[in-house]
Amino acid sequence: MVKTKNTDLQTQERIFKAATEVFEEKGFAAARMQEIADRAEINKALLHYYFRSKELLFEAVFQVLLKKMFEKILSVFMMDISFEKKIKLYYEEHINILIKNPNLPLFLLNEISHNPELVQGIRETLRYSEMRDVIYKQHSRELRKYGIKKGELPQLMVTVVSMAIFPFAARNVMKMMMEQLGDNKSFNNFMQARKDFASDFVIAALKNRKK
Amino acid sequence: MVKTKNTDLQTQERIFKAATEVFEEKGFAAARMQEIADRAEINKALLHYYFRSKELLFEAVFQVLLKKMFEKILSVFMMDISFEKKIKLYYEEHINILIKNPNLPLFLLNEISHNPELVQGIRETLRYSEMRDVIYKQHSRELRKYGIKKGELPQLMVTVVSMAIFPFAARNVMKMMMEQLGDNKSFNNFMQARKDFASDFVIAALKNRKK
DNA sequence: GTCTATAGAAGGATAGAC
DNA sequence: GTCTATCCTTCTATAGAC
Repeated sequence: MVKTKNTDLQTQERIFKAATEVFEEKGFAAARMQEIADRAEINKALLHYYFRSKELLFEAVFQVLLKKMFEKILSVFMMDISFEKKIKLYYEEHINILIKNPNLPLFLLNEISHNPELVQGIRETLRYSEMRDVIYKQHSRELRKYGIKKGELPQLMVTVVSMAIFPFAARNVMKMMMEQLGDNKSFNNFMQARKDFASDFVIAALKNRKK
Repeated sequence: MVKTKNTDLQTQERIFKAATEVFEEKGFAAARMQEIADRAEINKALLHYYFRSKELLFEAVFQVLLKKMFEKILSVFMMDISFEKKIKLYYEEHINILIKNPNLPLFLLNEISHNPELVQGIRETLRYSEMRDVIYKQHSRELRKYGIKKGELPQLMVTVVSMAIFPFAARNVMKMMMEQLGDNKSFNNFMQARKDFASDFVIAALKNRKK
């Protein structure tokens, strides 16, 4: 029985992990192959041995990070539970993920904006129009009650997700504006509190809209 | 009387304008001096003649863009009008600015995150703690009525500004998710509609909060 | 002030030994 | 599979003519 050398996977995994960190922190353009090699504790040549080029290494990393961002959102919004429960569950789950991956939002927003080619992989991962239809079908009664017309659903969706995502994208700006958020622990506390603040805020707004 | 050569200012201005465009679109790391020179219709050497280095050119551009982003926000939030009016006015004014400068949010979020040195200029431009105090003093009655405790003010502020800023930072992601937003005109319509949606949403949420 | 030409550094990629 | 050495391109920056 042929046994895969332990070192094979270990090395490739170490490279991938290092690359993920560096790309996430610096973005594609500012990331350096040398830094990735240093963090993986191997030399530059090995990066090319395993991934051929910076572009290819990046694309591998990007796909994984894209999934990490969207898979959970999608699965929550597709669930068959009340809209109110869905909102609560979304903030709980997504904020937890983002606390573990605080650079994810800014990284993805940027790379997608600057590199339209990456679009292909996205369309497969997130079928928004499908999600939108499911949501509108599942919750047509509730949304009508809240006075949300079909055309306004994008406005609502963007609002909901921005309340979770934006603080992470802006966290360095926030940190320098509010002394209280200086360290990571304070910021994480802020985001923990935000789970309830955001759900309550959204639910309150919906229950009190002008129709 | 010594007359400043017309060409002096014209060239410097053309460089500055070109640099603004390129830095805003690509970010510092991916921006190329050659591209700036091409857009300004001069050659690379002149860039260095006027601004010495890429870093210095960038910093000049950055300071202007930072002001463009925050000056209006600050002036609106410092005004002596009711909280409700302030919210409406903020969305009206800031969304107008951002429609004219759609790349501003992502550019600033990024560069500030990646380059902590830029912080200095920011602290002068936006004195958040001052603004927060003014807001809490001016609106203590209203905020109490809405059940917003002093500690929750950051949660509210981040929510308010994110509703205007986030869609611009995420607009390429949104464009590829929703076919309706494909072109700029549709996106701008979305943001025009968002002025009312956002103010109504925030006001409704505040008036209906659990205390 | 503006240009051409080129220096000099950095970074991605590959050859070849082990 | 992994390393050292090196190539080659790209990019910032400067020298020097006009």
